[in-house]
Amino acid sequence: MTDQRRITGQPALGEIGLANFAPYLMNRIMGRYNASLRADLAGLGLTTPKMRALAVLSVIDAPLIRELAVYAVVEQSTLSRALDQLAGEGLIQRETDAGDSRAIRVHITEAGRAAFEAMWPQMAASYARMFQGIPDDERRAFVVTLQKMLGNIRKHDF
Amino acid sequence: MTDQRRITGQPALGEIGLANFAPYLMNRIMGRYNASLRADLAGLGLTTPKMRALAVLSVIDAPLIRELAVYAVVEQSTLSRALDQLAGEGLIQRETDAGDSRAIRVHITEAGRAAFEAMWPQMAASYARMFQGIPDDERRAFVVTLQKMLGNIRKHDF
DNA sequence: CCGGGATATTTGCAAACGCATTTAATTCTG
DNA sequence: CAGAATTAAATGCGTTTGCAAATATCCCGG
Repeated sequence: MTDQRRITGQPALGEIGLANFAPYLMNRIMGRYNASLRADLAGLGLTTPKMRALAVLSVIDAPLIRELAVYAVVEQSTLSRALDQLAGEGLIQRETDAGDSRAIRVHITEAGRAAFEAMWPQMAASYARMFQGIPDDERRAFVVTLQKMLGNIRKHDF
Repeated sequence: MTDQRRITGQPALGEIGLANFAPYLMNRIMGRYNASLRADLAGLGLTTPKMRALAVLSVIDAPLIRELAVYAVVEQSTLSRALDQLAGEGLIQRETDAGDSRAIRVHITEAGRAAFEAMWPQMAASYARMFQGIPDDERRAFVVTLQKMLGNIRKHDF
């Protein structure tokens, strides 16, 4: 047992090895996925927060901004500014919640849906490339594990 | 088949569902992992790029800066500045490569190793929490899939 | 039904980031 | 072997980010 194990009770990173450390691999993979998506979408005037907001809104109807921030994995203040831009471009609409006038619900517009559909092929292509050569049953098992992991770490119910 | 499938040849995001879309789940999981790690390490004066550089350097000896940028998943210009800080704090040393005087090799110092060991328990705890309740064979299968995915998307040989 | 605490969103501000360019050194090509 | 093209790293600069504070509204206990 190394000095470090004796101290932390956990194997050291050197013992696991970077190539076997799941959070490292996930950061490597998503780092490249996100960077390449960003480069592809920059030409369309879409930043990562704007793209993520549109993607979530294409699937979830009229969430509150704080919910959208969780789903889209964007800091709430950053999202607030991204929504300013999207609203200015006519891709979303903000509307005060009926039951709580502090809260705002975000709706995607037809133009927003069209913008998302214009970017989806890029996302789908990156997704396909990522899973190239990985059989369906392995993909399914992978997603099941991811769902468990999300359940382990999330702070919210959604 | 929806309009969108007819156009892109790929199932629409709505058909897959966010909760089954692997890149989405991975971003959700790593978003929270990284945010919580950053909050934990802010008190130690460590930003994400500095932390990642130290973590990689604890395992890989004397890489070139551009290699370190790939391993650490940090933009080269951002890494350059993070290394300025780490060198100022005595946690790393930069040394011109013997065979190529454009290139610089980065060495971790004893103080840098100690700094990494101080942060490792936080990383290990987040890792443990993430995989809580997931059996060993499932973890291993998950890592195998991640390794295939990294092979699919990486641009470099390492 | 009033006041204190909680919650939803926005905004001010300084730090961090990423792209593009620069500087310096190496390698390739004719 | 000279000059062009490439590569490594650092830096200038405008943009983005995230924290913390501000603003507005709601909810709960007395």
